[in-house]
Formats: sequence, C-alpha cells, structure tokens
Amino acid sequence: MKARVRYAPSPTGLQHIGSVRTALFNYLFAKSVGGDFILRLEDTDRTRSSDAYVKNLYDTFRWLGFYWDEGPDVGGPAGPYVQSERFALYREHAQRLVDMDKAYYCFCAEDKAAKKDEAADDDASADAASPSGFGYPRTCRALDPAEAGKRAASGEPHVIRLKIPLDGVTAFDDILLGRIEWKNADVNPDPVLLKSDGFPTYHLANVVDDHLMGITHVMRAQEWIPSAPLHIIMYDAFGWEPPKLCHLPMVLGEDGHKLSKRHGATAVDEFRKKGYLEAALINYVAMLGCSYEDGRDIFSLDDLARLFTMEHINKAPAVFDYVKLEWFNGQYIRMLSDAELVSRITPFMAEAGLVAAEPTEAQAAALLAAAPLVKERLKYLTDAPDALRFLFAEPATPPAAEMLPKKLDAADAARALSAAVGLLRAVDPSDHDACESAFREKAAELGLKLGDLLMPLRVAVTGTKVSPPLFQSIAALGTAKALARAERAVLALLAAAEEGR
RNA sequence: GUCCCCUUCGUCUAGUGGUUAGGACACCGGGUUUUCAUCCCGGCAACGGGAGUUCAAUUCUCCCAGGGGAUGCCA
Repeated sequence: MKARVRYAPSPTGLQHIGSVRTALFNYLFAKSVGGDFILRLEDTDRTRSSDAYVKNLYDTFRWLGFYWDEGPDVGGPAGPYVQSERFALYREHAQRLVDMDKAYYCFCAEDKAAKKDEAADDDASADAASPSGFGYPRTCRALDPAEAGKRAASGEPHVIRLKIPLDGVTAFDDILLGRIEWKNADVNPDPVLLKSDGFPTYHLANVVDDHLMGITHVMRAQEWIPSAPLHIIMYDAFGWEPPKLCHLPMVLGEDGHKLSKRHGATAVDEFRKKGYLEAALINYVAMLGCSYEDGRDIFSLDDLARLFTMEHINKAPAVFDYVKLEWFNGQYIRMLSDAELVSRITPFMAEAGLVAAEPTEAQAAALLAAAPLVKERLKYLTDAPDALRFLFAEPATPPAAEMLPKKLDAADAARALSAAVGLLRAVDPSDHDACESAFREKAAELGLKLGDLLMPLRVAVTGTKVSPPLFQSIAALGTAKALARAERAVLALLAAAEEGR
C-alpha cells in the first residue's frame, strides 16, 4: 500500500521551526518510500485561526521549496483539505459515537478557571495537583442518554465528550518507541470531541480526517504521546484501523526546554529575514534527531529524501544550536555561484539603500564583480551590505588614527600611503600578481612589511580595517575612485603629522 | 501531585556484546595569508549511577537519579 502522510498545522501562528521539522520529517519519509505528502489545514480554533497565518504557511513552504501532493491549493481526491470546510463531517461522526454509546452529551458550563492561563507559572501545576484524579469529573456521563438527547435537540448548549473506558489498558506500538501501554484510568477523562460552537476539537477532527484521507503513518512530536491512547480508543469505537504512529523527539532550546521565542529566532520567516539560506536551514533541521550517512554533513533536500529512514531517528530530544546552523549557512553561501549569490544578496543590498531594488546595469555588474570577494566571508546574507558598502557608497575620509599600522606614526603612514598612491597610478589592479610584486618591492624599499604598506591604503579605500583582498577590491571599485580616496587620506595623514609635531 | 517518554564528548550524532568509542560544530594550539575570512594540520572532550545476565557490556534486564512532556470547549 502506498504510504500517505500529512502535515496538519493549525493556522494560529507563524510557521515555527519545530512544526516545520515535523513537516520535513513527514515529507522525507513520504519521498523516501515513494508515498504521498498531504497538507491539511486544521483551522478548528475559530478564535485563533487567521488568514494571515495561512499566507505565512504558504510563503514559508514556497521559500523552503518542498511541496505537497495533495492540499488546499493543489486539490486531490480526499478533499477538501481545510477542516472548516468539512464542518458537517465532524458533527456527523460525533453523533455516530453518541448513538453507539461511545460518547455523550455534556451540558456543563465551560470551566474558564481550568483554562491554562498564559501568565501562570509553576504554581499552576501545584494547583492542578488535585488528590483525586484530574481533568473533567465526568459529571454528564451519568445522564440518561435519551434525556440528554432531548435536551441537546431542544437547543440547549452542549459539547460531546468521548467515553474513555474506566478500567483496562490501551496500548499501541510506536514505530520509534515501541510498545506504549496506558491504563485507561490515566487517559484524559472524557475529552471534548465537539465543542459548543459545533466545531470539532483536534482529537475528533484528526482521527476522522486521518481515516477518511487514508493516512497510513502519523509522525508528530512526542508531546502528543499522551493523547495517542485517546485516539486509539476512538479508532476502535469507529471500528477503524489506526494509522501507524511515530512520535518524533522534541526540539529544545539551550536551556533544555521546548524551543520558543525566547531562545532566539523560531519563526521560519525570521530566519529568512536574517539572511539564512533555506538549504542550510533544511539541512540543519533535518539533522536534529536524525542521522543520514555517517561521515557526511552536507545534504540537499533530495539527498535527505533518498537517505531518510525511520530507523535513524533518535528517541532523545535535541537542542537547537544556532552556532552550528551558522556554520551550515556559511557552507551553503560558499557553494553558491557568483550569479546566485548576487541574486541572494541583492534584496539585502537594496534594503540597505546601496543599490536599487531593480539594480541598474552598472550596479548589477558591480555586484557580480564583488560576489567572489565576499563569498567566503559571509556568514549570513545580511552581512553583505557592510562588507560591500565601500563599492556603492562614498566612505568618509577616515580619521588618521584609523589608518596607522602598528608602531607607525602619521608621518610614516603618510609616506607609505603616498608611495602606495604612486604605485596605484602605475599598475593595473586587475593584474593581481603584478600588483603584489610591485607592492612587495616598494614595501621592502621602505623597510615596511607588506601589510603595513597596505593597511593605510585599505582603510583609505574601503573605509574599514577589515575588507576583502585589497587589489581585487580596488579593481572592483575602479582605480580612479580608489585614487581619489587615497589622495584625500594622504592629506588627512599629513595634517595629523603636522599637528602631532 | 499523577501519568508517559528520554539518557554517548559543551552541542548534533555514529555505534545494535569483544572498537585505541568514530565524525561534525564549538573551543584551544599550529600552518597558509594582505586585514578579516576561507582553507589545511593537530589537540581537548562522552557511554548519568547501582545492581544483575554473560567469558565479555556503551550495547540486554531491573532499580535509582536527572531531564523533558502531558494533564484545555489550543493544537
């Protein structure tokens, strides 16, 4: 049977690195076995779902570059793929469960106090420690079904709750974790299936849709383990065969807690804006909790899809390491062709006001010439503006002190820089070897190290002590501009020397 | 509190009874070099603890400890 897996996000927030990892693992599994990857929107929380988040979801995955075989936008035989468009289905199925005496109407008022308060801290867990069990006290379970049915039919507000067996155990075999057994007494007592607004909860919608859509494998984070038995009980009640379950290890922040905003960037969109390459992000995230081929660490999406196996998923949670991600990003930047790098950094250059959003021909040429200069120096695409500013904007003449090599004073530096200017007039900056030998000779003649001769020129031309290789930078800039900057700098140095005397 | 899951270098991991416990990031040295990077070489560093099983346990079993997760009309 062809494998069918799904990614089922709820559009109640920006696409998060943790959920994207779940999507990625599902995708990799599907592709590794020639199965289908399906997108389903779980927008059953009417107050929190929003179109803006749906858009963010599409934007995110378009950027990441992986796709689904079936989904709201591409259609498919098991649609619709948006739960709010399947509204009637859930009530129908909940009703079936009631009719079979596997679920019941509940008329208890919504317990606001039981709702998790966002601001609540650890004290809340102490409060929750009721000595006699937990959760809903199953009050309405005792109601006469016929009577309850009448009340519901008359329009009295109600929810539908699942009857969790009072004793016995529910077990399932997790692909990763093996057999997991739960005493039914420990399962969430009678969870809500259908809310009072008529929408299903995750539990109901998830089970109904996974079955109706022919999902064969459910891969989701380990935080879902406690609700797995409840889902199994539902599959049994319906008489359906449950899909195979695989609970993925969690992704943690450096402090060992579930990855969240306070750990740094977590929304995929933030990574894009911060100058990460999607290939680097995918490569890194794929390696959190899973391994592919020993002795190798650079994998394309296709490589990952080919190499993925569930046997190589780890059970233990993984800590998200921004430093290692940074290394991956640098690796991927270096693998870009010059033209690719240009198209990647152009938006950031434009944002910094250094080039037009649609670069002019001259800017495009300058960008292309500059690409090889910075390729191995960038950790993030966002580093490009600072690294290349000197090519697109006129730097202020640096203060003399900035231009002094170690142990040299302003007069020495002025002398060195003047010599450099003289040399610059004579050489072709694009002839790297000629430049270097000319400057080496001159340095020796002046009793300077090559670096000392070059430093004042570097600062004068680029405006900073740290720059791409000087001769190539000058070649990219053009000798005329470089000369003008250097000559101004000589004057500044001379003035400083005068003052210092 | 209760239930569940997890446990190899600081981090990500390889490893499925016998290995000098391997790799990557980070870190520390050194080299190349025109600053910064890149690149190359070397180094540091781990099987949570205790009982078993076995000729032999990182690997199998149990207990403990530690960590994480769940305990919603959120997913």
